[in-house]
Amino acid sequence: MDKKIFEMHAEICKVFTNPKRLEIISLLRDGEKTVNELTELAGVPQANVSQHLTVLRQNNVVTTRRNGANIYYKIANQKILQACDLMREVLLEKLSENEKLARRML
Amino acid sequence: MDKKIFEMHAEICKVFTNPKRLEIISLLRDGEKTVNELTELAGVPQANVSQHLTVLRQNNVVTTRRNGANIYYKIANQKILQACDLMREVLLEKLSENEKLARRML
DNA sequence: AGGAAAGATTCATATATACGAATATTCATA
DNA sequence: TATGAATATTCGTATATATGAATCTTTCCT
Repeated sequence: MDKKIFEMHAEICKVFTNPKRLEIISLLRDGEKTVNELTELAGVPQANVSQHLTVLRQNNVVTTRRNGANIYYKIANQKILQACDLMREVLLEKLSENEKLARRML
Repeated sequence: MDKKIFEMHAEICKVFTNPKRLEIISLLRDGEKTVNELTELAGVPQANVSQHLTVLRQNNVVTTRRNGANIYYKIANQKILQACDLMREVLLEKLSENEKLARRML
């Protein structure tokens, strides 16, 4: 049955339900970064960044490469970025509709 | 800050983290359907379908139209389907990779 | 070998989500 | 207006998730 596919699909989508993970994904958009860089850019405790990276890694959203003491993370598949972009477009469209609506209320 | 956008984005993505909701979305792919039709097609209790439809409605993923005692639901924005499709492609690619990997193990 | 930097893991707790069961609302029709 | 069909809501509970704090592992450098 398709049921199994829907379950897996839902599972993957859980990766994108955390604002910090989305920010990390966004930070990786133009290329790989170390955990440290991500930690500083996101302004989030290192352990927490690492926790989120673990989720991203386990779900094949990112891949890693070690260089000495550093570990570089990068987006595994460009389609993931495309999907994120589409969602964001939907979001922004909705926001601008709400804005119009609000303006009409005045 | 972008932080607010990431939060809203994460919020919207929560809609897609439930297999039954994904199935409902899939059932609405080729046009509007009543709650009853969705209930039968998905093989899920009516109240539960209704709960999921509420989530979809509140997040502007679907819109409704009343016709007598029936309420027709449909997808609000085609981009949502596109995003779902992209995610599913990513998923299927991953599956076929895992399959290859498994075959190599023999 | 020892220490420091980079990153990961574990655990406890607070919060969110899903679902069944029961109940309520809305509309059509007799 | 009473009844039934279609749909929605509420509530309790079980399960999942996020995060801080503490701890561990790996690697580099001297």
